[in-house]
Amino acid sequence: MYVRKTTPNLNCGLDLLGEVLYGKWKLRLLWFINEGHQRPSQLQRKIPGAARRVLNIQLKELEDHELVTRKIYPVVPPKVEYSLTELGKTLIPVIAVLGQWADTHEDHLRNVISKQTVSSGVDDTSDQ
Amino acid sequence: MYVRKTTPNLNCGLDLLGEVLYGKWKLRLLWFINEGHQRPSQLQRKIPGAARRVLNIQLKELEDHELVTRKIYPVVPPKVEYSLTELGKTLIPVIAVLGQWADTHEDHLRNVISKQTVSSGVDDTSDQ
DNA sequence: TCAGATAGGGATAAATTAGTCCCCTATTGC
DNA sequence: GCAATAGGGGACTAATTTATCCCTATCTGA
Repeated sequence: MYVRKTTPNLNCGLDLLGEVLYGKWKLRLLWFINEGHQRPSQLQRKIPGAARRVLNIQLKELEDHELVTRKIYPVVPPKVEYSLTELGKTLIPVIAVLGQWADTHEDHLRNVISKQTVSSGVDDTSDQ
Repeated sequence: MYVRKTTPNLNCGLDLLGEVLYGKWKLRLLWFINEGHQRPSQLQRKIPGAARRVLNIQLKELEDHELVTRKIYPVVPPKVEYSLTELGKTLIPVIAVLGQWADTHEDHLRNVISKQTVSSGVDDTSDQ
């Protein structure tokens, strides 16, 4: 298990936010859990780009931060279900705002992102 | 200059959002620029925890993604001012929402974050 | 009996991000 | 001439995050 070598800044709200939400798949995990995809295998199918291992780790962090709870059913094959905590639920509208912003500006965003990806930096005709 | 080795996912809005906002200091940079701290040295003073170099890099990315513009005044000593673009301005209310969420739940967040830091994981009395 | 589904984790590697160090430009001030 | 100021950036290292590989366990179905 990885142990931090530096102490995090915890000065402002954005620092705290970063501590709990900074993670490639965390927002999606919260979102999908809220949508009812509560089992690990379901989440994995919803987020095929992520490695199984990584989702487990991020779910664990969400759990440690009390944004989700993990319920284990003592059956075979094993069954686990994640649910949002009260705190986790308060994040849903926040994530919705983020998603809406991105959706609203989707074209623009795709545009500027693709520029960056290609960028052999040849014809820089971006005067205005 | 670093070049990516993997192609980013750009499926949903949250992917796009991540591409432009995923960066330790970016939200703060946008926020402070909006507050009127537009010169690099001012921003550096507002964010003492960040290395100068890193802020420059993240500012450059924000510029590439058209969230800020950089205006250079041809004077000596040099003067540079960042401003939010129209797109950048649309992010301010979004960042405000994030900040409000974190502020509202500040106590809870500090609590769970500090646990994680210490975490000898001894007394787990969190039944409900 | 063996594959598959379900859930999880250790070891390790790869990728990415953040940070440190030092150097450059040009001018003003001492 | 040298330091300070203002803004940058190359080279490199450290820290962190994400991904890969492989192994555990149990029951169901072919």
